[in-house]
Amino acid sequence: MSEATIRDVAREAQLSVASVSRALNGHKSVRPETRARVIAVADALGYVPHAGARSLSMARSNAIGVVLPDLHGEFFSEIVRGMDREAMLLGLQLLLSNMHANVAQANEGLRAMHGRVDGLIIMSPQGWKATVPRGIPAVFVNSAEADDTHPRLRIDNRVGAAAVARHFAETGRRAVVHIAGPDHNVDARERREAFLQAMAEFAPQATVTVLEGDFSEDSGERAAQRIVSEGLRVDAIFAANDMTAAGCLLGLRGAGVRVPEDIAMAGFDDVPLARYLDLTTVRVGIAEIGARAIVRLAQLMDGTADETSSVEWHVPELVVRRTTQTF
Amino acid sequence: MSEATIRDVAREAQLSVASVSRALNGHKSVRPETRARVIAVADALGYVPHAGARSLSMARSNAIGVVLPDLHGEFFSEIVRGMDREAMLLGLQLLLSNMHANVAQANEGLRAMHGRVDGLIIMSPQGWKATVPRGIPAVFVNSAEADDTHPRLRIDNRVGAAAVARHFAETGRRAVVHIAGPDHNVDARERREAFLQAMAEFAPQATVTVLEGDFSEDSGERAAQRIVSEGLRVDAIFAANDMTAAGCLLGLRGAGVRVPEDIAMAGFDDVPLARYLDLTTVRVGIAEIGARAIVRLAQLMDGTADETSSVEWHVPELVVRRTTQTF
DNA sequence: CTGAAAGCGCTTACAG
DNA sequence: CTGAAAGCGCTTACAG
Repeated sequence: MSEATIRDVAREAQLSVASVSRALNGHKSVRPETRARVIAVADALGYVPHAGARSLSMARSNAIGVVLPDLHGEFFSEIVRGMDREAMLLGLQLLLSNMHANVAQANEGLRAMHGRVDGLIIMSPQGWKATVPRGIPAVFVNSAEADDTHPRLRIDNRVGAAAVARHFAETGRRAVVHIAGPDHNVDARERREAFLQAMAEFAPQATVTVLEGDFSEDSGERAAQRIVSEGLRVDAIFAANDMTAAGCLLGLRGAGVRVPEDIAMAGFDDVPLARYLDLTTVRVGIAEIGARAIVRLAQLMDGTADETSSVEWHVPELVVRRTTQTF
Repeated sequence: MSEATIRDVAREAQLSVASVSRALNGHKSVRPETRARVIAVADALGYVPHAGARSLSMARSNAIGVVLPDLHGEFFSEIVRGMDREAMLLGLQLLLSNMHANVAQANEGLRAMHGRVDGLIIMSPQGWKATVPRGIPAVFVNSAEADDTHPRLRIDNRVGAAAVARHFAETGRRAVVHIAGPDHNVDARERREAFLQAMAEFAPQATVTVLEGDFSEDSGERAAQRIVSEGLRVDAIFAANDMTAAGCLLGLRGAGVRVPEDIAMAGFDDVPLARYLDLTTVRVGIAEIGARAIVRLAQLMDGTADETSSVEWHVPELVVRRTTQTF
């Protein structure tokens, strides 16, 4: 016994499929008793409308596609949470396609979305030029490329990184290390550049060493090992994101280095974990950005968008916690 | 200029839509040069097949629907990560519908999935009886109800909770508090029951007090406040999950209580955060369970499932870390 | 208020 | 190797 279709309901209720459709969709033109009969039959048959067929004929799916890169744990859940909450409010479903390690995979995901979503949210900090099917509303999050045809949401990494630099300068840190993120990532590049520039401005006498990293916890641990084994003189570390900072913290403490007594540590993002680590960081409203992306997209979809190709900047702010405390 | 359809490609390539379809789908019956022409035209027009129409006519969407309750951060990202990885391997897309606070919302989500997914993964630890559209393969994760028609994946909470009890008993803890999870949640109930039972068995002379909680960080903090303000004599706390343990840890430390020197603390789940907190906990392979759910569902969908209504138990194991250390 | 018919964008036997 | 036609499960003008 497979799934009942609208035809089965129509036959059973002695009506045309057109009437069944209207009854089920609450059209005013249906006589109440007819509607009641239809609903009764539908329930009896366990009829559930075929959402796919429905959206094909209505040219509207009430779903939106989200294409994400391979995101680290907490950032991922936070942004999805923000989108989710907003999407639910708007009666929209989320079709997720994440873990894309390269542009081919991402485009693959994009193609699979075509015809099953009304709009797209694309996050591609890696600098991919994602191929958006023409005619589909789309919003980009944190993408590098200038794109005049789609709205974008961006984190103002420069402001955040500069705030860390200023904080280090003001607390007298002079031997500073930056653990960078992956070079192909815009956020990582901007954080590094702005940090170096701001350090030069706020603390010209300080030295800044850049160690490579890739946003992962592991790369933070590796950086810690290097610092310890090479006996680098360091009194402050700015990691490109919180996960890297967390890994580095673990590594340093494992080696007996005290934070913040010996070395200060700051991260970026303010993922939930940061609070537990009492980690000084730059707060990015991750969930909020997700929510905003949905709102912007919804406006685009129903044509109420004010402007279509603007960049919306999200300005983060420094959160000072124990890991950069001075005594 | 809206989206090109297969008809546009056919016209441009001077072929029937049937041939275009075959060419694009790699049927062997198409002459190479014809195929080449079709592909060239498709590219030129920026043609992207309409996945919705495709799945309607093929009765196959290559997507699977995931219905989740309102999950706390890390658990959510971990389980989705596990599903995601496996789904990508199998060429399946994930359609997510989460944040369901009640059964009506969940059923709503379920209906919206019908006809756009080939199968369903449903997580309903709240004891809802979710209405699965008939004829759709489905796998339940962590659901309470006995269901003879669908496979289920379950965490063996009893084993985990008993392991904590034994550990407390062996380390001489005698004044024990359990911060419970929400009562309507199976996992929470099983953990509480098994813990109480095991404590009675392993440490008959110990006292066990149950404080209420709801799996949230906040409820952990509240429990800590009660313990401190009421001056409860406590030497060990078992929280129903890691987030609660984390909140409690924060609360206790804020009040100057030392963990583990004054009070030992254990959680459940082993979310990534636990490692950073050096929290003793019960490791549930969250991502692995997600992956297994996909695998089971895929077997169901292609008919290679060995058994269709069995329960697969995932046995967690105790991870002893610093928060239950003795001196 | 209700029904017959066309159409949404594809795929796939069935002929040729 | 290719095309005309039917069909996937709905919705919606268009008549009546």
